[in-house]
Amino acid sequence: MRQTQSSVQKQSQPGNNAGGKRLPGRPRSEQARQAILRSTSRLLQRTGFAELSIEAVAAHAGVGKATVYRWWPDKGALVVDAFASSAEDELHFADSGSVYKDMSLQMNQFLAVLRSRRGRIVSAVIAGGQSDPGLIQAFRERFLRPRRQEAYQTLRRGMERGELPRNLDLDLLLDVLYGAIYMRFLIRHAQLTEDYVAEICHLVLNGATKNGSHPPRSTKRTVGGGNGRNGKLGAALT
Amino acid sequence: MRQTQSSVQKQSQPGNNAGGKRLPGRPRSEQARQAILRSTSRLLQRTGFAELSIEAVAAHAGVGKATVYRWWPDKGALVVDAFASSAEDELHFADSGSVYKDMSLQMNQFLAVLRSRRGRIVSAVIAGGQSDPGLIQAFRERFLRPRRQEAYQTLRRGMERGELPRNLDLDLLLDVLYGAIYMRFLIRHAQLTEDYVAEICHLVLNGATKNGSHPPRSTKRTVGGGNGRNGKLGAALT
Amino acid sequence: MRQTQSSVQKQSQPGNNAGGKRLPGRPRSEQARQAILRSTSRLLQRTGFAELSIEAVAAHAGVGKATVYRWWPDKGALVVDAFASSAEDELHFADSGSVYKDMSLQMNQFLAVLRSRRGRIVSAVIAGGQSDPGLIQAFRERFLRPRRQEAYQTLRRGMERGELPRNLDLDLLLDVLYGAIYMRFLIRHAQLTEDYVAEICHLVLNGATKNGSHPPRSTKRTVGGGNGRNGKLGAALT
Amino acid sequence: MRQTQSSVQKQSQPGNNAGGKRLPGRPRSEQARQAILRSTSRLLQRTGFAELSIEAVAAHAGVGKATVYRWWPDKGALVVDAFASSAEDELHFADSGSVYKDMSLQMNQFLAVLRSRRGRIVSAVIAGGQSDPGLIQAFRERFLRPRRQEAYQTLRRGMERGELPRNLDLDLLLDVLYGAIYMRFLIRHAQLTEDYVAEICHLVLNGATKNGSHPPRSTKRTVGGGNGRNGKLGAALT
DNA sequence: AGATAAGCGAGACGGTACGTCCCGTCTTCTG
DNA sequence: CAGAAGACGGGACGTACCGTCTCGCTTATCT
Repeated sequence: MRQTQSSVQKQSQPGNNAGGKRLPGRPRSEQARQAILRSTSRLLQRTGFAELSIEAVAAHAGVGKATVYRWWPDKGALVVDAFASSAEDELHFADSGSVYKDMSLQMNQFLAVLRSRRGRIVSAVIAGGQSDPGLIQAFRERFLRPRRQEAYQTLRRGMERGELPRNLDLDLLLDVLYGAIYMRFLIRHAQLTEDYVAEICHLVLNGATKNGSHPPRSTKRTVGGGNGRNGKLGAALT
Repeated sequence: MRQTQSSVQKQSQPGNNAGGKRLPGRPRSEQARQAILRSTSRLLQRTGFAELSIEAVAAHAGVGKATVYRWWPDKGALVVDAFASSAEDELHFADSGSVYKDMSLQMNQFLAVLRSRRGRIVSAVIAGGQSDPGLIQAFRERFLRPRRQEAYQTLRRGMERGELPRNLDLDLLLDVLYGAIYMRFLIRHAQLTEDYVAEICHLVLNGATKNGSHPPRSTKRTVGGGNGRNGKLGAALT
Repeated sequence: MRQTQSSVQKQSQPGNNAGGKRLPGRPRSEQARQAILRSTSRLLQRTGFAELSIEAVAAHAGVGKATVYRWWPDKGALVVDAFASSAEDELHFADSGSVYKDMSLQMNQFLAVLRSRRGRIVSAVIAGGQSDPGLIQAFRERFLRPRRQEAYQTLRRGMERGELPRNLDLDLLLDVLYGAIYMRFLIRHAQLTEDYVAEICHLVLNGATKNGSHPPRSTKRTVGGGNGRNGKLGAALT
Repeated sequence: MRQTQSSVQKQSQPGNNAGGKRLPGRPRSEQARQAILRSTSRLLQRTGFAELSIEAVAAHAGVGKATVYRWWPDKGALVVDAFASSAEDELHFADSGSVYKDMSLQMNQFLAVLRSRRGRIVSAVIAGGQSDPGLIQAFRERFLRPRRQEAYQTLRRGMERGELPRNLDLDLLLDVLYGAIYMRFLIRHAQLTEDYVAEICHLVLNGATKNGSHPPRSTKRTVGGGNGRNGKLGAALT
């Protein structure tokens, strides 16, 4: 199988090797590993996936090319690790008691990532993933899935509170919400702003919520009150 | 500026040269041009954008490398041309009198393209476009925009018929509808089926429509009647 | 078979291609070829065969590595060509009417080559040839054999003049004469001087000549008269 | 200075350490040392000097690379040691009362070594020595010199017996005799047989002997009688 | 008809990066 | 402390393509 997990598992740092004994030989240089990942991130903020060369990463990190290849089988795996290690503990969901609030908050955080220099890495991973199945798989497993897991809980809480219909296909809803963001991010046919995110939520969640009460944040349009009892869903979802 | 228009403009086929006279010298070989585009498409169905080499295109087309470079400045322009010339007259919108029907029909056609061998070219263009601004621009201008223009008309007809609120942001709606497709197409975290398309339409359009009467096609879920009185939109859109 | 002939044969300069037509494609750059050979020679005078890198040759010649590999299959073939092209028209035999004089003259010329900067190339070829059969074969065919052919004639003239016995094994004689030079050149256990050459000739040829009259040149040792009547060969050779 | 002596001197085996005390720490593993030398010999019989890698030696010997480097400074020193340890007690000279017999016997033994699998090591050492001065020096000091010392005695006995002229340059004579062998061994332009050795001796020693009476062994050529009165040496040597 | 001009296939050119091998050094644990 | 193991920074390997160029040849228009 492809090396999509962090390389940490092949040879561990002391103590990181759960039950077993240390592998023989000189242990990997955590310093080198981090320098490589840091350089990869840095370089990816300047160029795209295709333009990134292992040669340049190694040189920038002050490391031999072989050291890179020892731990990552190819550019894709390296880029995924670089991405994952720079986005690990972000983009969590809050629990405000409102699906609308929780979702739009997280979507705005995601937006901020995409618009930051790290957004280049996301587009690099998706781009690279179009010809490297392992790369897009890693993106799914290491980035998308953990966030979806959290999102499911957020949405289920909404269901339990009656904000969402119980038979709603959660992945469908998430695809609709985030797909709009990904599309604009990748195709760049229009601005990717907080208003845009707000409007997505408004369109989708007010349509999908029993009472479409949550106005898009920071829109100038009159908001008309966040009343709990109105705003019915289309028949199919109720 | 970048060569995103077809190379036809540098030296035209006989008769294509509006007012002027024929340029001196041997005219370009239309045969070569088509062989190159055909080979590009063919090879892109086997590999991704990054893996496609001009060298291989030329060899496969039985053409000198210089002939490729004479007419296309780089791989991106070539790929866009190959894509455009293979998708020119497709994906039009019908006018059935129902936004729901028109949209879901076209989305299903689009889906069919993505799932066909030509879908590889779409993903190649989007992937390549992440590091080549001209490439994604060409995708927008030569593929996305024409389709959006048609979509606007379809949606405006819907507005006129009262199926859609008049202040609806059309690009937002289209991003939500198509973004979900693009996302699943690019990230491949779930199946890209006709049911999926139907459910997108149902969720978004029934939510976004004043009376969400159109059930998703061929879904097993009990649809519960397209009752006209419920399915309100959020205040912002009504 | 191995590429030991000059690369000239794969694609010829215009006119060099006896009967046939020109090969298609851009013709080889004679300039590049010579730059490469020149750089090879130059670098070999600074280092040995093992230390010579194609990388360095290409860099020094201002040429791409691939250009080197296009015309020479490996370092050995390149070094042989460099050696041959720098030693082509040298080391001929005179015809003075005396085997002794002709041989010792040529041997001294050879000595001069070995002691010059080009001697490094000879030792490089022999060294490299110990693990590359094609390399030592090329040395034999392109350097040793032509000289031996000339030497045979010189020795046969000596036979006809009665200076040498008619049943003498010419290769044996040449191995004995030159072997002593090669040995001292390669093992470096003693000085390789003109006196040494003179003494070899004196020992071998005066022993092998019917009348060993030629004294070693410039030796301090009392020579005791080059009397024509003594110095007979052993019975086997007379 | 270069490590050309056996590594034994750095840290001795127990008991080998003349007056002093045992060095502290774990003593070197004689087993490892021998495994390394054995592997070196074995691998050198398959490839040449340039192709031999310390990496491969260590792996083949089941030894860490560092252990090799601890005891030998470089490949040359290792190869010399491997060669010396596999040829230590061979190639001695007999004392038959005849220079001709003693020399040709030893030369044939030498020939046998060259033609055996160990001959590869000799050529490797000479080849390597062309770019590593220490290597060829070690070859001289540890292989050539001891044999020459013995050869001097053999030849001096011949002088005392009157078989050789007293003013003969011994190194010159040995170079002529052995040079012919080395040359054919290294350049491989002709077979290296016992007949060849016999003919060298016949040509050189019968020429260099006062009466060239010893016919080459097993030669087909009619020898025409070892007549005692002719076969004089050139004046310089008599 | 001949001159001029550009496109054609082929493939060599100077380069860059690839992924691998080995260098000689180092850092760990075990004996 | 030596030893096996094997990672480290580094350098060269031989290959694949890059985009440009130089060939001989072909196909056109312009004298």
